[in-house]
Amino acid sequence: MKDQDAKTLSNTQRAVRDLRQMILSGELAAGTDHLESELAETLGMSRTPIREAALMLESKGLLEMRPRKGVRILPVSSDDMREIYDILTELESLAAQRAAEAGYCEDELAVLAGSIAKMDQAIEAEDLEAWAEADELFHQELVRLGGNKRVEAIVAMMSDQVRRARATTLFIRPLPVKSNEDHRVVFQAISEGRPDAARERHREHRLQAQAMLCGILEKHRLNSL
Amino acid sequence: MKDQDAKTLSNTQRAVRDLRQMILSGELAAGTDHLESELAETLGMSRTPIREAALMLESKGLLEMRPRKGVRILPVSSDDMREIYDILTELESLAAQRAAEAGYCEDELAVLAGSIAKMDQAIEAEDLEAWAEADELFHQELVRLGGNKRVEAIVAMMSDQVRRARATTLFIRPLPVKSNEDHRVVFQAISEGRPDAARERHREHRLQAQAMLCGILEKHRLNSL
DNA sequence: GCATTTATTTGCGTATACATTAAAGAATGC
DNA sequence: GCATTCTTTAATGTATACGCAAATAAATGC
Repeated sequence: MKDQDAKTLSNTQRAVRDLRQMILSGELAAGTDHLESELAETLGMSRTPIREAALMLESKGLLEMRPRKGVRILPVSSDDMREIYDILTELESLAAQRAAEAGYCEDELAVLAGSIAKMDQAIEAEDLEAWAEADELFHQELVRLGGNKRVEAIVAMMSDQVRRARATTLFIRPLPVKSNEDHRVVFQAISEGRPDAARERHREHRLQAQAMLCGILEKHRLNSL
Repeated sequence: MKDQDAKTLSNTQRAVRDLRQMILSGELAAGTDHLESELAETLGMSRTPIREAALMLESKGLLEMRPRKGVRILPVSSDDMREIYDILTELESLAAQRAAEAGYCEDELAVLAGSIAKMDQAIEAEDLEAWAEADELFHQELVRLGGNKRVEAIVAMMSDQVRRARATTLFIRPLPVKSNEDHRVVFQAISEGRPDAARERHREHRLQAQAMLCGILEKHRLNSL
């Protein structure tokens, strides 16, 4: 672990990983500013790798570098959420379609099936954190099965941008029972090789998630997560 | 011009701009490797801004930084082209739909209309370069009208990745007469506020472009543009 | 007192230096 | 002659230094 950390990874890569983690966990709160030198000290390295990491995270939409004002952790508004979910809807639906077209066999779909099982258990136990984790796995695996690396990268990027918001909304939203039902139907369509069904059902699934989430954000006036 | 260059832009920004241009123009050919120090000398600056620029271009998919091997200009294969066009198809269709929903008035659609006119003229004159330029403007403006900044950024990124390939295929492919017809239909649908029609027609338009381009690439064994 | 100008500070952009380490080349043993 | 080890080279990753410009504080004029 520490080996991997110190040996194979460059400081720049560690900085990317650690800063990302700190942003997703909220340790670096949305909307806050941080000097390059502060971050450098925090992570125990010089400004150079910090700058390089910040540049990368900037192009991933997690922060913004503003001369003299420091690195700003970007907040996510409900408008941002709409933009992001629009993209997730389109690209994940495509992935679902492609996955269905690919004609995967049962054990190639094992991870996807597993994630659904985990979500069911989590709902049973009313463990929202576990559900969220399994949900994330489902979407990630779905996109992987879609077989388009660029889609995978874009979806991962968009997911990062909303992860903070999910932590907040998770406990406000209704129990995601309907969501699980959707996942099952999408899975069925994929395993039976029905591309149109997979695509359409997943699309509806995402549109509903978007409406629900944006609804909550606006209702609670949560405008910079 | 030179003012903008020297005064307001940082060396890093200039490096991003210039390297991008050199890649798109083919001055830095696909598949070639370049040392950071060479690039630094070429652009008349130190390695620091070059590295920062390279990092940014790496996350835009134009190059890859490989330790000890230098900066590699990424080639685009026909598989890459498929991935990219799949994404362009989904996101631009969404943009077309949203543009139609937005109910833009005539002069908000002037640029779009203008680009179509330019394409018609270009076809008339059989000026493929001019056509390509106008085509690019059409797609860019369409996405802008879609009103999703993230979609705009992603589409721009994907467009950059295929631009090199277009220069090659432009003179192999048939005269894009059908393409112009498509643009007109999409425009009509947008200006008349028919989202579904705009979306579907644009989708078909892109699917055909994809089939045509990938077909050409495979037929001519052009596999690293 | 308030506005305007002048110091001062401070953070960034960038050049530069250097240690590290992978790759290439030379030398050795068989 | 071929494989293997040792040298050497060279490119990167990172620390550091420094000039410059922007933001802040101080000082001056009114």
